[in-house]
Amino acid sequence: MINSFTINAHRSGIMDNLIQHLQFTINPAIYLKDPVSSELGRRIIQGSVELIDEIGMEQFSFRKLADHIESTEASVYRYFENKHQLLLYLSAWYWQWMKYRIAFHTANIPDAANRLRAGLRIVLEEVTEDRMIQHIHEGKLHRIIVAEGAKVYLHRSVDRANADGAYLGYKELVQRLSDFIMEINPDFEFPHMLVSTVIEGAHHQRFFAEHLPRLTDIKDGTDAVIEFYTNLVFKAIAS
Amino acid sequence: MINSFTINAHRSGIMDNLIQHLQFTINPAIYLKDPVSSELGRRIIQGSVELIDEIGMEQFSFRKLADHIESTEASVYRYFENKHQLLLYLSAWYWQWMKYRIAFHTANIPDAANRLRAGLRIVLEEVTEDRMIQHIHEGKLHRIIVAEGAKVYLHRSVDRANADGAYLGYKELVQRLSDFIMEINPDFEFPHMLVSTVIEGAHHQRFFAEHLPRLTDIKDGTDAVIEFYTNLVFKAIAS
Amino acid sequence: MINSFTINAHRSGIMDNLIQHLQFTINPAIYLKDPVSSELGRRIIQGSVELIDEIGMEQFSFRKLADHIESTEASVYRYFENKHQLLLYLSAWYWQWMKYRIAFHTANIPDAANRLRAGLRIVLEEVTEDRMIQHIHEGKLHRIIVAEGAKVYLHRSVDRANADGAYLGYKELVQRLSDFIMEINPDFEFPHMLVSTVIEGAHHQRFFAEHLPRLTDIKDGTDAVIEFYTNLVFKAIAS
Amino acid sequence: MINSFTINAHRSGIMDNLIQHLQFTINPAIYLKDPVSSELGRRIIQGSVELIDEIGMEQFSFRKLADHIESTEASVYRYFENKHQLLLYLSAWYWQWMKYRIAFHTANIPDAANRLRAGLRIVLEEVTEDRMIQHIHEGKLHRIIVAEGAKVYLHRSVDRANADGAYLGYKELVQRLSDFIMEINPDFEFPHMLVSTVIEGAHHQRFFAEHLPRLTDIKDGTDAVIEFYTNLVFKAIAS
DNA sequence: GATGAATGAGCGTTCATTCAT
DNA sequence: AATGAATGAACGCTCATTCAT
Repeated sequence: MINSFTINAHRSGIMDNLIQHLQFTINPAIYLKDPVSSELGRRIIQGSVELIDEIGMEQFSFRKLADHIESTEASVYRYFENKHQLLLYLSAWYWQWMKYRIAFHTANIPDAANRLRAGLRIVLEEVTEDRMIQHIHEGKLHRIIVAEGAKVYLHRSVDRANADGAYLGYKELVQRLSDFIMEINPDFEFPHMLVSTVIEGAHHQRFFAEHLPRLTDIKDGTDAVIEFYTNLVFKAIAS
Repeated sequence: MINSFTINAHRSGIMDNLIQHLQFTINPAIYLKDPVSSELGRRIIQGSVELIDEIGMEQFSFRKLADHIESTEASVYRYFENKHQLLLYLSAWYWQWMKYRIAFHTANIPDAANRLRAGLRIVLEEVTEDRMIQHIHEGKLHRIIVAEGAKVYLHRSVDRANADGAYLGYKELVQRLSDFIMEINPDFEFPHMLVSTVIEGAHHQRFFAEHLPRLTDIKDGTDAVIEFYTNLVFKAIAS
Repeated sequence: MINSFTINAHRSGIMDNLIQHLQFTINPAIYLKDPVSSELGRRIIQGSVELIDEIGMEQFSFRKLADHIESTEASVYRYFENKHQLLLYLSAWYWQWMKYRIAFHTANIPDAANRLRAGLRIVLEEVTEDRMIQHIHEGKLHRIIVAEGAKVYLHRSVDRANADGAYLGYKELVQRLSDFIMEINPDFEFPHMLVSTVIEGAHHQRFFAEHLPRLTDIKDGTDAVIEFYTNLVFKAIAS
Repeated sequence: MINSFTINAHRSGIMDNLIQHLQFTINPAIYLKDPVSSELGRRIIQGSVELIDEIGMEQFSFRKLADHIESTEASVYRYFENKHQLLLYLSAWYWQWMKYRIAFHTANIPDAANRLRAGLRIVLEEVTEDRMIQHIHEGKLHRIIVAEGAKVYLHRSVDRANADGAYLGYKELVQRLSDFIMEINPDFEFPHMLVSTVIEGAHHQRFFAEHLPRLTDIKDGTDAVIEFYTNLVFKAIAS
């Protein structure tokens, strides 16, 4: 079975038709039962995004989730093996969504540099839009990825999860941006390293700006982050 | 009482005399009882470095630590409030040690660029040396910082810990390297951002190289990481 | 769901039909899951009455209870938050049961003084009858109330418990006996004080008689207590 | 060694001379080392009165006491076997003090009824005076006896403690007031019962007035309690 | 005699998980 | 398919207590 996300119809313009019945494929290895396939599954996703954003992964548990969505632990266990697998799912969904957004927003940009610039903007900017896609609050999900994303791979199970394809979306997105770089400078040796550094860096800087300002130089949100990392990339790849 | 670390004597040269009775001051707010002040305290530090490196923070517990060092949970609780505070301590120790190493290895370098290069090398290179300082296995500690370091601040308690001065060592180290940068280019706007991006990036890349190679471009350890990030810094700050 | 207590059928006479399917309503605020609603819940109640009577509240713990009823701590925690809440429940049940007994034994007594006398006898006499109501050994419960009853309110949580209605049964019983008093002497100013003094006093005297005889004047059980306090009440309210 | 309490000298009048070097004898069986014999011992008494009044017996522990008085658990254990024995000591001290106060305030009252009235007033009134006797805050101690006094005997160890003479002071005080009663009515059968009922009752009523007003008829403190119980006693013993 | 250090034991709690319906 | 009930196992923590100095 394939994960299929429908997009709310209340957004206007050309985009609507395209994404109306958008489907993201999430690797079946990272769930037991497809959460998109049932009302309860969707409540699990929605509720976990809300709850993890609110209390953090450490405090999050299936018991609390079950209370939150007014279901039971046993039911949640039919969908995911454990809370880490659920986070894996949310992360995979996030990167699939990012890949889609890059594809959408870089389509028909003829200039390679502009295309890279547009692609970077997507992964660097803060997500604030609300409830675009049914049952996922993207703003909250973005905050989860910023605050907990590193834990998705900084975990004992990283090799097993990787073998299961849990990180495919992230890797493909890094590959996509690396490809953009290679179009500009085919001789650049470290495109993946540069891209992953920039993505993770942007997440950290957003967190530092809020909690540890002496580790960063920004105070007022998004623009400096995008500008800094975009410049960094272009300087790095200049031949 | 002051944390006092003596350095093993088997290293030769001028350094020995200097660091023989080296003392690091760790903020008392991040322990209940100074682990350096007793034999048991030192076993707690040593044992936790070994055990966290082996099983990771998620699986690590005071019960397992107590078994590992053949003591009791109650005894460990006299030193640290919980396992996260213990990780905080290890992290603070690590950055104090890094600060010391930078100070030592950049002393007497007249050229600003070379000084920055030397400082970056310290934070970017992999730590492999064994048992330099009593009861801390630096190689294992480095791996812990790489694998768990982000969790030190990606945690609900970040603001409290920050108020307690838990991250001072890290911040001072970032400040030190930022100062090196500013000596080269006083107009550069984002030195802290650049430095923290590079440090965290290097940690991630080492982890990716081992577990998620498609997110990086290195396979064979340290050199590429140092070279890549050093180049990145110098390109970024070139006026 | 309603707490429903059925009465054992081995007692003869007119009472049997009436109380066969007697139901006491215990305030849901003082349990997490209604112990009457399941076999395990009833074992928890039965076992805790046995065990508290045997070892006292100080020594009583959910662990020991779980062993006693051959279940687990985790299971007990699904019914009650902690051992004090469980005692609260037993106490509430006891007073509901007393209220019922007063209602039953004072029904159809036309004379006010005789009605008061009958009501007092209920709360003053020692309970010895065994296993009248399924899964509650009333004799043991009475001993628990005598020995531990004061701790139900002499506790940090008294105001919270009171807000939750934990003491409603006791208060209503005091009110009922106060009403009896007011029928005899409508001008008496302190009926509640008198009633609660007499009830608590009887409990203490029973305890003293067994353990601290120099604080009382009875040796041989029940009669003196009933006689003393009944006389006391009637003298106090005589106009 | 004898417990010796000196009285603060800042109170004026005839009483001062009498109680200046007042000595209460506390049964040595209820302590390991006489707390009056050392500065630390007095700090233990003073600190425990403050702390028990503040957090209650359930929450009170030797660890917290040691922190409070800036000493160590081990030191406290040289004076008392456990926290219950310490409460026993405080209780014994309280009743010795009450006995003394009765003796003092009933001396030279020729009329038996007035003598009883004066004696009852002592045990029924609320204690508010501050710091009369060195290192004991009597107001706080009174609140402890009201809130925790019943636990002194409602405890598994009651028979052992009784054999050790822990309750002698209380019993003697009850005996003293019983003697007063017998002077008025030598035929009264239940003086001890009446006195202990009245004393315990007054404690309960004070607690009810604050926390469970529906169990009492007073709102505004002391007078009603004294009046009610004094009347009760005189009506009970009227021949 | 008082303290500092350490510990054995147990409590209260939650988690992850299974089973029966 | 979803839920209600129950549980095994472990965690985090505190207590009472002992020992050495």
